[in-house]
Amino acid sequence: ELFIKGILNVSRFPKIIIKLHHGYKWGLIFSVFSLSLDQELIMTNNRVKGGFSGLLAESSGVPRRRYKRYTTGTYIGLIAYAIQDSPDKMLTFKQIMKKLEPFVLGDKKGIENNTRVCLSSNRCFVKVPVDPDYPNPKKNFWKVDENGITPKMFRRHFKYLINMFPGLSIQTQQVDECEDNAPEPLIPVCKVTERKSEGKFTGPFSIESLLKSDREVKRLEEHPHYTDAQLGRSKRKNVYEYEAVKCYYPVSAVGCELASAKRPRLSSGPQFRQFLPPHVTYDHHVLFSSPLMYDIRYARW
DNA sequence: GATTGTTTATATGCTT
DNA sequence: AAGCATATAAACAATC
Repeated sequence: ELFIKGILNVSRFPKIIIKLHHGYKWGLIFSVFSLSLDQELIMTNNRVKGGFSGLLAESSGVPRRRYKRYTTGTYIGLIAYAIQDSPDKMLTFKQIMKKLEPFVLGDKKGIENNTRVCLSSNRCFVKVPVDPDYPNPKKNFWKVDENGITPKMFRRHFKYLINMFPGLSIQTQQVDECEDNAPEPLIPVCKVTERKSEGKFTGPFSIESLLKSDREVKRLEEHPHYTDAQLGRSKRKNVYEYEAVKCYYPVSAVGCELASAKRPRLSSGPQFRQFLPPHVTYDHHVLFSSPLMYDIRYARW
């Protein structure tokens, strides 16, 4: 039995609220372009038979790429690893893509798109302006916010990254409890040939990293440039609950005494490159041994 | 025009 | 099976 309960007009396409009689469960929401009254919806395992594309008048007809075919881990896990394995635990989008090269295979545009979507839509990833003095919504580092990692996300994406996230130690117990359905460790799907001229090792074990002092980050009370840019940029409409993407600022951004810690511009030097030396290959040992941890303190605003 | 980031739509994988 | 989570495609905006 199926009843149309109502129609929601909250976005470009109307959503039909359909009540299904399962004895106890009512209220599934589907989105369709058009659905004539005599069309039949057949549902099995929470899916409409044939998919909604069969109901669309103008379906693209292009088969979608097979799900999870080109990566060795989940996007969340891979991105989190890439970021956390960097000296400052924050990378630009381009740096993330460079670092993920060995782990993803296939359509580059699609992978970039997926990575952007993942960064943008998951609370565990937050932005940090590259240049706090002149914030630009399109020039950010991405950072992992451990507060945005739910227990479920931890079990699914972060278990093998536990050494990279000391702040998640509370959840260590849960690691043991889910030993049986543990995800596979990250394994590179391809080898990336390194150019020797770019072979400077800037990973977590580099001399620079080992000698680097902690970089404190604290709450930014107010920064008109960036705040305005963020507000002005939002194009989301018809949204009832909107929580702005969290942003972080280093201490230097608010005129504290750590002026020397001011983050250099991206173009200023090679210190932000993420190339491994030719003799180092990605494997479990390299990926999941314990890197040097920074005690970066920060607050959201 | 290229890059970066946000959002929507929908297919599909995973957990319960 | 049901429900949630993730992957994929694409449109679009802002900025360089």
